[in-house]
Amino acid sequence: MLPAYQQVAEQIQDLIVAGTLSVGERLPAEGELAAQFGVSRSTMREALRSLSSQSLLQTKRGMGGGTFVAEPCPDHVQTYLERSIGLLSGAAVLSLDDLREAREVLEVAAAWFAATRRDDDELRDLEASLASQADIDLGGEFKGHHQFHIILVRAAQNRLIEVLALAVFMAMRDRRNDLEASRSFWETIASDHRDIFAAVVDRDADAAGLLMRGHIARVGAMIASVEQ
Amino acid sequence: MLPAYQQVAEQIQDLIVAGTLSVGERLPAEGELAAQFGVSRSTMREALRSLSSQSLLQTKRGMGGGTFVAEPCPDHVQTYLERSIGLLSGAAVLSLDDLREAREVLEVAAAWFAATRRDDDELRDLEASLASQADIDLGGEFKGHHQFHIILVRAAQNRLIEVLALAVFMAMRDRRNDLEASRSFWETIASDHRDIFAAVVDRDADAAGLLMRGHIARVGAMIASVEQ
DNA sequence: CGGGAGACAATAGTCAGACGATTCGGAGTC
DNA sequence: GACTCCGAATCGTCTGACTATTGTCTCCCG
Repeated sequence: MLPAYQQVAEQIQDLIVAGTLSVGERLPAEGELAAQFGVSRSTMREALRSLSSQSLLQTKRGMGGGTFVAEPCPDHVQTYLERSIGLLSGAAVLSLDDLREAREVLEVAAAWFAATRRDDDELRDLEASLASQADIDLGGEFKGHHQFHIILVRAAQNRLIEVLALAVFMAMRDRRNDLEASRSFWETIASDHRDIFAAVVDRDADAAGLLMRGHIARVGAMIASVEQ
Repeated sequence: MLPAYQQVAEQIQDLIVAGTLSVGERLPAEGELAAQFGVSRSTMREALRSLSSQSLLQTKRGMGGGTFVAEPCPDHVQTYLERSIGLLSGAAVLSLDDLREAREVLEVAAAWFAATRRDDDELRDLEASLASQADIDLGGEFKGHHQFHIILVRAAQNRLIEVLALAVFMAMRDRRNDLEASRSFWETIASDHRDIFAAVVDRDADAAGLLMRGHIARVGAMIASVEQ
């Protein structure tokens, strides 16, 4: 026998997924809902809490507040996915190779699409991140390198690929705690990025993809050698 | 001011993500936890409910029961991701093209890896799904086609790519409600699958990837024409 | 006439205490 | 040895009250 809060939560979740409850719609007040489902307010609240924490519902306090069907938001999915990948990787359910391969697949594709679809704003942002990589300050370089990947993935203009790629990318980034990188390491990366950028500028999708593949393989090998 | 249940939930979540609480570990009883965090048991329970619904915790009733740090599980992630993609797609945050491209990227890569890594068991399962596609019964064909993709993605031997690819695949499947397909449609699909299978048998990764790309493009075009 | 202060109402958030339901283990019995 | 019963620990549920938050309306003062 499943607990009541779980049964109630599943019923409401089904209503949301099926679209019976539409985005932004306001549910009755907690007391009323509890009466409708034949449970106490505490139980009802536990059910609502489950759904809120999965970003299916959203609550507002005060007058005019209440429980609302939340608008689906890619950022929440990305955050959840990033955390989940981190945990799976920490528990050795996913290996470093699993992550590296997934990252390669997604970012190579993103580079390919980005080369095809990028607009001038994105080129400017990419160039800015390249420039910041030239800073002497290592912290700044680090951030610039990340920015390059983030902007490039965004330039691919596919929100789903973006969410998946960034979740994998950031999970990997969080995994390596303190990468003691040499100066030549950063220079290799910066050089790779400049090559990829050039291909994107030229709208040469195949070159961008190939260069990204090489880049990720190189970085992956360096990381793996440090980890082991 | 964030609600107390949320603050407590975040604190515990941080402990889990940071690894301070290790997998399988048992937390104190609810009453005790409530005392430690300085909240009432109801509030504590709401916090725990949030985390359970995200598969971070797991509760067991009765003697020897309690609250435990859950083991990270790819299936939960896949389920959540599939549902989220469905909602995002339903809310038009993701277009059908976004889904199709992501599917292509992931499944082409999966086909490539599968051709490299498949073992004999997986070949046998793939062959079985091909055979079931020959059934006269349309429902059976439908299922056989899905099975082929599922087995192939699994044969790629990368749990992360598998989770992502299957989530996208199944979200797309759920989206098209009732595909009134002609006989020739299914025959085209079955023929594609046989070609991909042959490439996988030959361990010809590039061919498998290329064939999968063509296959998804074909199917995507057919679906798009029906949707519009 | 305008604007600020304060009361009001609706809602989620929190608390305290009690009791029920489930599960495990152990004692006792056949 | 197997079955039954009992008790303890724990989560699950309920009740009822109070608090905090927030939008709205009213009223008074300038």
